[in-house]
Amino acid sequence: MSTRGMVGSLARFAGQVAHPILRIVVRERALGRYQNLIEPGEAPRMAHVLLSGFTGRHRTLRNGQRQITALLVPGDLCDLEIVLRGWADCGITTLSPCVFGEIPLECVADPLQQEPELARTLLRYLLHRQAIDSERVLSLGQRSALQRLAHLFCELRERLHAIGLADEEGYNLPLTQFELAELTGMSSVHMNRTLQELRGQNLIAWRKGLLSLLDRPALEQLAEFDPTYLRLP
Amino acid sequence: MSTRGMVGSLARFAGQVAHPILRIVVRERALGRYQNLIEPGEAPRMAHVLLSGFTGRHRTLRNGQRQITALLVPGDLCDLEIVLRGWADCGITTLSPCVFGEIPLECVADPLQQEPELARTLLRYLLHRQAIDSERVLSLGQRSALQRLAHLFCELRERLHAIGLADEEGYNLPLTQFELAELTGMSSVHMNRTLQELRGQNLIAWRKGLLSLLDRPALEQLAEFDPTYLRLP
DNA sequence: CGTAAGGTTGAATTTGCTCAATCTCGGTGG
DNA sequence: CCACCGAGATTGAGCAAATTCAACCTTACG
Repeated sequence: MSTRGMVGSLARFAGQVAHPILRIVVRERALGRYQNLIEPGEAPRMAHVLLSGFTGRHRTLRNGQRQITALLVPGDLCDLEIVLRGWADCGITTLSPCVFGEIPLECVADPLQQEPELARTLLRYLLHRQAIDSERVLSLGQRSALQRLAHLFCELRERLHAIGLADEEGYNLPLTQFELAELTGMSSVHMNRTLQELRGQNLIAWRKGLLSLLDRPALEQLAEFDPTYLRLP
Repeated sequence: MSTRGMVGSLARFAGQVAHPILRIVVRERALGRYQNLIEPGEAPRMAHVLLSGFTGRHRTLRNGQRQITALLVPGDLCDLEIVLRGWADCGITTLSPCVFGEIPLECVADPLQQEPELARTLLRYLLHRQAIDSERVLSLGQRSALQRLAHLFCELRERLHAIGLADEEGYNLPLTQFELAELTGMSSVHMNRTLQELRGQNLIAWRKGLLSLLDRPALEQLAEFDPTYLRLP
């Protein structure tokens, strides 16, 4: 496919956010519709800036339900977080014929990662939060209320465990049902019933602010929880 | 409130992600439950690391529905994105009594922002994506299907307009209804009916891949769309 | 004991999903 | 030129998930 027409696309970005990015494009690559730029779990070999077309980042649940977690438009860096993280927490697929600009990994990873310790820590924290956000988009978009709540409990256990505030049994959770509802995008009445369902299945107990995960494997299975996303490079 | 107990909390973070952060804490600050650390729209005066308790970032729609977009646990930087951006796109409120470590703005903003142009561009891009993700969490959590779709159309117009791919009337949108459904967390059948509703209200037209926003003010009003979040510092 | 916050319940309603059939329309081969 | 084909869009009907509203219960605490 000709890349000549793309010079016009490139010119359009002058003065835009992506501008300095375009200087480090070493090659163009055209893909037809529904082609994968990156498969989930893959280690990135190049970074990519979208030059034309529409592309989506997506995650898929066991039942095949797919959530497009981000719609990428020309000028967008498709895989910045993936490159910084070193592995793909999502798939990236063209939704129309697309042209990408390929950028060597070092160009993207180096300027942000060969920094003083504090800056690297801050950057890692940004990536950590992004991973959580993207998981939450998947939850809110595709998981049922029961799964969303189970997933929240699993995620919290991992995060609290990492700082010594949770053990295998559970952790202290001083929130109201109303606040859990605000977290998981449901009404407080439905949160109440969803909690009862988890209790009824003997997956959790929650008394006086102490949440017990009675059967963590089953809970994680229900939530399709995979703690990998929380791990930092 | 005594902060003596917090020394124990601090020690717990040794070896954790947040560790280098703790060295730059200049002061501790205790807040009771349901106190605002930051109000939406505010310019940050300090950065904060949560030392104990649970805190939430949240956004609220006109009808009062609140989405907690992030649950912060000890060790979390509460407002890194806010500090880097220079203004608060969300509120931050304690959900239990909390202790925060205060960090001078410069400690957080400098190491990441006084970088070569490319690094700053990449960082700005991370913030841009974070803003979009957080808006999507609000959408999926609290907006109706009609609002979610309207919001997506508004957001896309802004993003495409910025790169010269949209004008006042509309833009080219080569996606299927199925893919729009995957973006907004609904079934394709419901997407079809939601599109019909928007068409019926004369808010949009969509023929041959060309999406026309017939009444953008009304569409933005319906979606509670405020393009501010897309603007970069 | 009284009160207030938070939790629980039931019933009616709305929203959205699933399934399955049908329609539209641009391309393609004859 | 035209019938056919397939992707995508549309429709209807029945069902499931979740909301709303309103009442009521429980518990901690002054």
